[in-house]
This record gives sequence, structure tokens and C-alpha cells, in this order.
Amino acid sequence: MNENDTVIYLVDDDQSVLEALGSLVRSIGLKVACFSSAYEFFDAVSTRARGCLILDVRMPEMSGLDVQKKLSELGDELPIIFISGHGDIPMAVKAIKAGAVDFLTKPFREEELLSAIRTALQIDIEASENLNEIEDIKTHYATLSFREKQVLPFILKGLLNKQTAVELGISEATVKVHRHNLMKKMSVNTLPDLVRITQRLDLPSHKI
Amino acid sequence: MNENDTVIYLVDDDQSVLEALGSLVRSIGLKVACFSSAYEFFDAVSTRARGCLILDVRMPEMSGLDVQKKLSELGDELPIIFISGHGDIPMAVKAIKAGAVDFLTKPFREEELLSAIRTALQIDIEASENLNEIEDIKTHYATLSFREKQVLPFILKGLLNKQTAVELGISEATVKVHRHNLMKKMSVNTLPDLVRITQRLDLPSHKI
DNA sequence: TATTTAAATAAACTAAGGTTTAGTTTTTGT
DNA sequence: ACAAAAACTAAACCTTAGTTTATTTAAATA
Repeated sequence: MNENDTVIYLVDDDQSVLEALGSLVRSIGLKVACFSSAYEFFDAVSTRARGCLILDVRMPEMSGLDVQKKLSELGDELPIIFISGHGDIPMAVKAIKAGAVDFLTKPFREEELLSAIRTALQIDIEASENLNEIEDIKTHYATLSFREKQVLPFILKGLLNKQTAVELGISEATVKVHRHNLMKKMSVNTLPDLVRITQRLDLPSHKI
Repeated sequence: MNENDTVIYLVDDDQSVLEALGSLVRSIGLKVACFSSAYEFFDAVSTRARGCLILDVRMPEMSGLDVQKKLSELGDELPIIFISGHGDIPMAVKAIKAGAVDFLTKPFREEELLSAIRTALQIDIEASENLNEIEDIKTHYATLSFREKQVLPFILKGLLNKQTAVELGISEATVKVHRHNLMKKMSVNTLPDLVRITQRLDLPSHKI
């Protein structure tokens, strides 16, 4: 499965709903993957799938809300649109609070679903871009040596190289070299840039 | 009205509901302010009120969702708990999407409301603290002179003082003085601190 | 095992930043 | 209109940062 592919995942235990929604979504030129149960969906789809998930709330064995919870636990941020035939308000509230894009009640107009899909795909694109940027930064951070990782938080706190040198029991010249090398490895040219990109990481130093 | 006061604002056109909820909330030691209509509420309450708002969705003239929208337009972030007798799912979804803390359906258990209130007050405290911090930063920023405001974005971009001097057609020495003075006025000691606090402002330079 | 590669160290030198002092202009308040 | 305060300017001096080069040590690889 191509990771860059945008797919609308449909999960509903009612085959006729699956087919109807499937052709609706295909009619606007989007790729569709249909599943009759949550298990089928989890078996077939990698956690890095991109697109969005249209989910029936009431299904045997594993409900839509259960799927939402499990996806969240897997760290997947695939946007979810719920559809329900006999849902109630507490269910809808729980779903939206947990980050669902929408919660549609049957019968709904086609345009309602299509609008929700557009919103979901937009959210997915932005989340995906954000995640990629953070992954990039993490990749750079991972190339830092032990000393460079040690020096970084002192820089971010605004300590002078001289002060950092005392903290680590090494010479100021050495701190300067570590600083220089870590800037290169993080691929930033300026201190403000270093501050900004490291804020998108959750370094131990941020917790202090 | 004391701005630091935490008050639970109750708005419901049903007087008996108002009294029942009022005494429930009072019973756990919280201050209550009751209103029979949205207009009464808006007339009596300043936009800087702190606490939370318990709002009936269905009311004559101005509905709960209208109140939510108007509060939001006023820039007020007072957390809202909706209660409804005859609400539907789309209504609940709309409310939660717009940031409501909860959407309770009558009849609800007392503990449900109290739990929602605790959540709402916690959210309010955090939003309030955040807002105060941003206000502080804005206050500091407002004391900057024209030149200091001009120099700031160049610092944040990581330009050398020499480069900033060329950009502004002044000497490097002057840039250094402006830089020194703006650091003092923003009450930060280090460049990383300056970067971090100014990120909480929406300066024009951030948009470029 | 020998060889290479990466990491840590630090001195020397160059460039930039920070601070102080001071002169000039502009604004503000009496 | 005058005095005081604030803003803008800039030079001089000192401190800190950045860069280059080099040595030592440790780890990975042929």
C-alpha cells in the first residue's frame, strides 16, 4: 500500500450502506477501501495510512467509538467521520470530544458527507505535514552525539558557552565546537531557528 | 463585579430549572448567577467574567448556540456547558465542535453536571492564565519605540546586527543599543527567551 | 590486527555581540 | 515657550561567539 495514497476508508457492517457510500465517494474521484468490520479494517490498514475514515458507530463486536479509541492508542491521527442510524447525543458528544471531524445521523444528504470528507482530508493533510516536519527534526536530533545533546539544553536556556563549559567541566573552546557541530547537524543557521525547531520536539529540558 | 471571582453563570428560561441547578451548584460552595434569558446574561456580565456558563440550548429569542456564537465573537472564552431537554445530535455536534465543554441531556445525574463544571473551571483557569501571560507580553511590547519594533523582527530572523544596520540604514552600534533596550523592555535576559515570548504574540514578522 | 571513522578535546584567531558614555533630535508636559 | 524626558544616533571598549586547525581517544570495519 502506497503511503502517500489518500484513501477513504469505509467501515460498516451493512453491505448495502458500504456499497452506496462507496460509489458516492468514488463518484467524486476518491479512492475507497471498504470493510465490513473493525477487525478487517485493522488487519488491512497500516497505521501510517492517509486519508480519512468513515465509521458506523453501531457495529457488532467492536463499535465505532472503540475503533476511534484503538486508533488513538496506536498513535494514528486518521480523521474520523461517524455515521449513525440510532446514535444518541452522549455518543456524538464523546466522539466529537475525542476529535472526530463529524457525526452524521442517517439519513443525511450526500453533500453533508462530502463536505465532512473535504474537511477531514484537509485536516489530514495538515496533520501529515506537521508530522513529517516533526519526524525530520527528530531525525536530525538523533544524529547528535552525546556531548552535543548535553550542550543543546544549555544553549536553549541562554547560558554562555563559558557557563556551559563550567557545567560540563570542559573548556569553553570545546563547547563552541559542540555548538557549531550541533547547529550543522540540526541544519539551522541561527539561534532563533534552533529555538523554534527544538520547541517542536519534547526534549527533557523543556520539562524542567 | 470582582474580575477574579469565579462564578457559575446559569441561563435557562425555566425558573424551576434555574432554582434547582442553582442550589445544586451552591451546595458545593460555588457562586452562582442566574439569568432567565440570554439578554439578561449579556446585560449583566462583563466579557472578562471568569468561571463557566451553563446554558439551556432551547430558549425563546436567543438560543444557547446563538449565545455561544456571540460570546465567541466578543472574544470571550468562558467555557460553556450545554443542557438540553429536546436537543438533537446535530445541535450537540455543533456545540462541541464550537468548543463547548459538554452537552448534557435531561434528565442527567447531578454528578454529570458537577464533573462537567470541574472540567470547565479547570479549562477556564488555564485559559485565563494563558491570556494573562499574553497580555503581559503585549504590554511589554507596547513600550517599545518605533526603532525597537523595527529591529525586533530582524533579531528574530537571526540577522547579524551588521546586517540589520544595513537594512535600516543606521550604524551597527545603534542597532546594538536598540537591541539592548528592547531586551530590557521585553524583560528577557537571553535571545532564546525573546524568541519564545514573541512567538506568543502575533507580530507581522511571523506572517512573512 | 591494522586501519579508518567518529567523537571529544582545546588553543588560536577572527567576527560579532554587549555595555557604557555621550551628543543630537524629538516629544511631552508645565 | 521652556524644561524635562524619551528616542535616536554612534563611537569605544570589553566580552562572547564562531571558525579553523590539531591532538587524543574510542569505536567500527576491513
